[in-house]
Amino acid sequence: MVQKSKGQQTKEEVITSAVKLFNMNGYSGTSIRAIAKEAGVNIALVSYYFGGKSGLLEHLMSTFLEGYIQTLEEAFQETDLEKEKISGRLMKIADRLIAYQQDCFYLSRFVHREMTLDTVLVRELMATYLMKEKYLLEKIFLEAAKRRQIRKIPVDLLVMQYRDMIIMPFLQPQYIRKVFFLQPNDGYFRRSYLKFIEHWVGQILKSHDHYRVNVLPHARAY
Amino acid sequence: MVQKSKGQQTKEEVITSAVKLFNMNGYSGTSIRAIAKEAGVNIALVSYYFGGKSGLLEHLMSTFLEGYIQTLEEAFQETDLEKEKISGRLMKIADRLIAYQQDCFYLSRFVHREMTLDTVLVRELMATYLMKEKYLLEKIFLEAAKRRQIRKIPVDLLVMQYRDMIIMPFLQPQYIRKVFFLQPNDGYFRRSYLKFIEHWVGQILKSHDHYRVNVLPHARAY
DNA sequence: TGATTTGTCGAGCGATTTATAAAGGTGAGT
DNA sequence: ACTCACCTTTATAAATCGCTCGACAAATCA
Repeated sequence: MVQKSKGQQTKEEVITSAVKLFNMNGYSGTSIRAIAKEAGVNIALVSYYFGGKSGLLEHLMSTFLEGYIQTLEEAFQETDLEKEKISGRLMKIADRLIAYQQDCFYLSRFVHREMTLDTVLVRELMATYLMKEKYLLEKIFLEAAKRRQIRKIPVDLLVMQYRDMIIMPFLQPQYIRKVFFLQPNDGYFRRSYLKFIEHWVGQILKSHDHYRVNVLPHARAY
Repeated sequence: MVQKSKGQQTKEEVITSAVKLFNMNGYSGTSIRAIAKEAGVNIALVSYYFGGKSGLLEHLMSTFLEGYIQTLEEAFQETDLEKEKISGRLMKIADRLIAYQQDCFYLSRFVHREMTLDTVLVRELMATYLMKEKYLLEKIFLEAAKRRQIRKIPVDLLVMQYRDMIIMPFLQPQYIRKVFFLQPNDGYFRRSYLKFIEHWVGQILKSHDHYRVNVLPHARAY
């Protein structure tokens, strides 16, 4: 491995400090002065390397979502061959995505939070990444529906809840810590939580009850 | 009803504008100048009525959470007498809380988002309101566990997911709109979503499968 | 009507923000 | 030893931030 150049090194220090501060105080709530001070570098370097504060934001968010989608796609394609087990597919995806978010714990919360804002960047990122996420997840649940393993449950809502189960602990880690005394970023939580998801998946796939179907008539009207 | 004084009227206009802008750009991303301009009033009035920007924030968040907890408590106590139906209790609470959040749609997203930050105010509000929310919800699920209606599922995680189902559409309305083409703030969504929750509740309460129990050993250690 | 409280306004202060231009420094390759 | 590209700092521009002050208007009360 090639040794890191000096520039690359400070670049990463800026990123580390930025993630830390953005995670705590939000994007608008953090100044590049504070970032530079935290990283122990000069203020001007942020503009120099990332083209300003907004460039830094864009870089961080794209990086996270890029890795997120890549992780999802890998887990998706790995299980493509063994078509018999949908639950296994869902569990592998959940496992990988949770591990990924644990790896970049601070960045996760920050990006997820920032994605709830109404900005041009967010809309672009949604169109680029989250649409693909939805597409892949929907495919799995539609396959399950096709095999009659689930019945009469709006697939949209299932996808939404499945995704939310994966993301929520990393969007609200402080809530989970302070109110439930759980640590979303440790291995114990991951194992417990995965079992919980596994249970959920089991329930969903075996549900042959009388839940009234509606594929949400106008859901596709747009 | 007493006619509103002039001061009260502009006060509400400031609040309306503040909620709108906070919702879009976040707290730190919104200046009191922008709020005053949006409301068509002078900048000084924000400090005059709310004691500064932070006072406005505190007022908005407390107001929302106050109403949220009050709604929860009312729904909780209304169903206290008919002890036989836990599912009904859960559904009534979900119904009321979703309706409440739809009523103050913009404020909901803003408060939920702001609650993911690491500030003194957030910690205080968590201790004051969200602990009580957890306490009440936990009581219901523990009662269900006691009656053996649910078995071997960590109550903590159930409470978390139940709460999250209620809140998520209002924390991520834009995601739901842009990716799933659903409108979290209309009546149709509410009905569909409540049926979905009803199905979830049904699954939970009827689950007598082999999910391994663990009340999360260290979960209460703090 | 005169006095008092309440509401509103424009002006501006002091601090902080991002961004950039210019200059100094460093180090690997020739 | 020299160059040149990359890295870093200093200095500063220009805008915006939250907030306060005193003057003025309007409503309320005596």
